[in-house]
Amino acid sequence: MKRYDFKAVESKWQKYWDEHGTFKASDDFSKKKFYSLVEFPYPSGHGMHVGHIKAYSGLEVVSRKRRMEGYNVLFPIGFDAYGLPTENTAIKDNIHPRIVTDRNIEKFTNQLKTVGFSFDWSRVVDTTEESYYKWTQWIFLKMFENGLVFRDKTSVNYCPSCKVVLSNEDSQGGKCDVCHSDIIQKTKEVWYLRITEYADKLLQGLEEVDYLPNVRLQQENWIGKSTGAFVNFKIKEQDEKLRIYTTRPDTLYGVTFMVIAPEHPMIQKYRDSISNIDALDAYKTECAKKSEFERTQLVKDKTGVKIEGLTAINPITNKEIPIYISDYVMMGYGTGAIMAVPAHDTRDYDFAKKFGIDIIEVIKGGDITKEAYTGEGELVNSGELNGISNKKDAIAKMLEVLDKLGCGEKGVQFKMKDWAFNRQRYWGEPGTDGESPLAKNDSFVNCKCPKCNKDARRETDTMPQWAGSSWYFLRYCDPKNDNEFASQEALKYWMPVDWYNGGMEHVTRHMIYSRFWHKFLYDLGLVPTSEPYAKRTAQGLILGPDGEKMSKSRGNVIDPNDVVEEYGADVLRLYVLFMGDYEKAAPWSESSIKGCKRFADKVWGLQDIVTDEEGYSDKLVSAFHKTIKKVTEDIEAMKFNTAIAAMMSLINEIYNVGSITKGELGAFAIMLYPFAPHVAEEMYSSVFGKVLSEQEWITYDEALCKDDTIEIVVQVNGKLKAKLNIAVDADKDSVIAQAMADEKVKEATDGKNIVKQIYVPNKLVNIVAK
RNA sequence: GCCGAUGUGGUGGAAUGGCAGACACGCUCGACUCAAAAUCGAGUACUUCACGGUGUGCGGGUUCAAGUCCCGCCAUCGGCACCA
Repeated sequence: MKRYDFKAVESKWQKYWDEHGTFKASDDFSKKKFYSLVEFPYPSGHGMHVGHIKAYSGLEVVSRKRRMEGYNVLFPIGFDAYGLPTENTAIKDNIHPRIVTDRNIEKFTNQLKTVGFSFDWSRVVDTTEESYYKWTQWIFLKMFENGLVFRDKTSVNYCPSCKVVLSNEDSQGGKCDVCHSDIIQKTKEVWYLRITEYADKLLQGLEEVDYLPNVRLQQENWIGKSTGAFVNFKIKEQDEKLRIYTTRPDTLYGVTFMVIAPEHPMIQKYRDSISNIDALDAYKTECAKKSEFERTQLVKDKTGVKIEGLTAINPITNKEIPIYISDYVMMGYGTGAIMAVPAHDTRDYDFAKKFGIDIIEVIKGGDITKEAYTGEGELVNSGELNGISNKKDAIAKMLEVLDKLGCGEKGVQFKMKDWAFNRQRYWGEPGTDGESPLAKNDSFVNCKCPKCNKDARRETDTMPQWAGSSWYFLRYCDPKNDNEFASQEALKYWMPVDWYNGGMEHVTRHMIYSRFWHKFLYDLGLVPTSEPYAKRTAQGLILGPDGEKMSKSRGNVIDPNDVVEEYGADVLRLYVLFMGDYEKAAPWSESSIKGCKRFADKVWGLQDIVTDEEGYSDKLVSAFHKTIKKVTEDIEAMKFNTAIAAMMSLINEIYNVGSITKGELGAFAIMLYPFAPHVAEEMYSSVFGKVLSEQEWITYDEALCKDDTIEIVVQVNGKLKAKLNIAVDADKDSVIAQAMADEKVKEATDGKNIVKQIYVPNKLVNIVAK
């Protein structure tokens, strides 16, 4: 047999698939469908990363299997091509970003094809093409018309290095997502999408989808629903009420002070009647200078200033309560004001200690001279609530009281904020400070209103990169449509996405955003399902050989091109799936990949030992059925590593037997096909003269997965003593008799009382002897 | 601080409560070779000459039987973070 020339074979089949449109999704909407989606890449100039290969290989395997199972499979790919690096290259090389983008897309396309992914290349979507982005704009306008877009002058996350406003999601941890600079707060007028309107729907929708538990949890945390109460405190000196939000209305009797955010409007409103307004202004200025990072670093040390001239009245005790400003209360959450209960809240406790404020215990169970007690317990010092020890009951009772007094009610809050939507970029790169470079282009900026034809000023900011990716899965259903973003017919057939795989890093941004857009379109009756993705999984990172995250600065990046060049696409695909649990991070190993190379060579070598017989041989029939079952099931569970391991075991067994029937070789090729399609196709076509891509998935017979005899374990007191070969499903008495007759067992039980004999059919016997 | 995940040989990793270490890498020895690579064969948790004993982060527990279940720690990673 000639040596396996993977280069020739791989390019031969890639060409064949391409020319025959093997992976094109059919427009025959009567067939059963399967829509598998992977996150489309940002086409950077560096080309693909091995992480992309792993991310796509999972559903690649599933998609190839589904086609063989008779599904009409939509497995599309596209490019999320707006972005800052492209802009930088364009400026550096003095060319239009369009050219850079086209160049990079071409590079990615070639690389993806070289790996042999079974994408439907006839449906490629590019978010920067007018035929695509006009629909992105169209959806934005629909949102505008429906009151989900607004402009507001508020404090925003601003990256002083990129000179751009960022959403909360893009500035997690107080760092810019692009350049990792510290984010500062800046007052600016920006566009917002009212995503908070959908907070509850986004949370409830999680009930009806099948997401990885971790994915679901992160979304829940991000949405951050909390239930509690709004309470209105009268202001003694003014005809005014201070409204606060609390999750613990049951502790209202323990309030000893109030805290409002430094930016709280009440300060401006009554500045003339506040005697220490200068001190308050100075504190506010100081806070504004702090970065998000500094603000959270100083958690231990509480600062603040007492407001002289405004005093709150506790609505149920009528006691006077001092009001402070402090930066541990944020204007952006709740009402920007809190009632402080130092006995039962750690932050309030720290503040009270520092400012010498009373601490009143209202819940028994801790020692409030030492620290705040945040647990549950019996209520004390709380009037009509005294004696209640269940938190739920206490809260319910307090809500009743507040309702009677007309000074408070049940309330719900979300951590999620509205989505700051505009970016001061052209393709991404900022120009002048805080404005897109387009703002300097008068002929672009000055225009006529399309409705009333009066002079108008054109918006020069762009949408964030997240806009294009918020609906791309819909466009794939009908990518060439020029009249609609996609036809209702196509959407009804293909949606929802049956299985979506991607990275964990997109769970709180891309996924939340796209679910929001989709739910909006659903409410307009423009998409058929309330959720876009029926199932979501996530692959683990591929780490560098040193076990660290791959990065250019560490110099531990593996280029998939090099791997394809040296070992071939099949081996690369096998290895990224074999290296470990698909959902967990695993380090790349230069030597481990050789195991996959050897496996591929052994597969090729099967042709040397193939016989003319059809069907299975007696020696291998159960091994084959077992392996087919294992591979079939493991693919569905994304346990690709053990599926490949099972095929490796089988091939070792085949070589031990020394020959393989034609039928067995065919079965092996089918199993292997989703993982290593090139070698499988070549081998199959040379033995059968048929194209493997057109064959059906192989089935197994449960009855044939069993051997006639089976080895069972004999234990005495849980310790292994012997092994027995018995007939499958042998009866208990005969197996135990055989076990007791064993020399080792006799020795171990000699002179002891047999207390119990346990028989687990086809597994083991355990004899308990004392 | 809160939430979540993970912890198994020299390495990556397998194990519906039922033989711990599948599969693979690496290593050792052997075959082939002038030699090397490739390939093939044997071995490879620790300990013991051996019989045996000990082993899944640590300490308890449940069970005939625990890597797996329960309780309490420790460590690492990820997410959120003055969210009232």
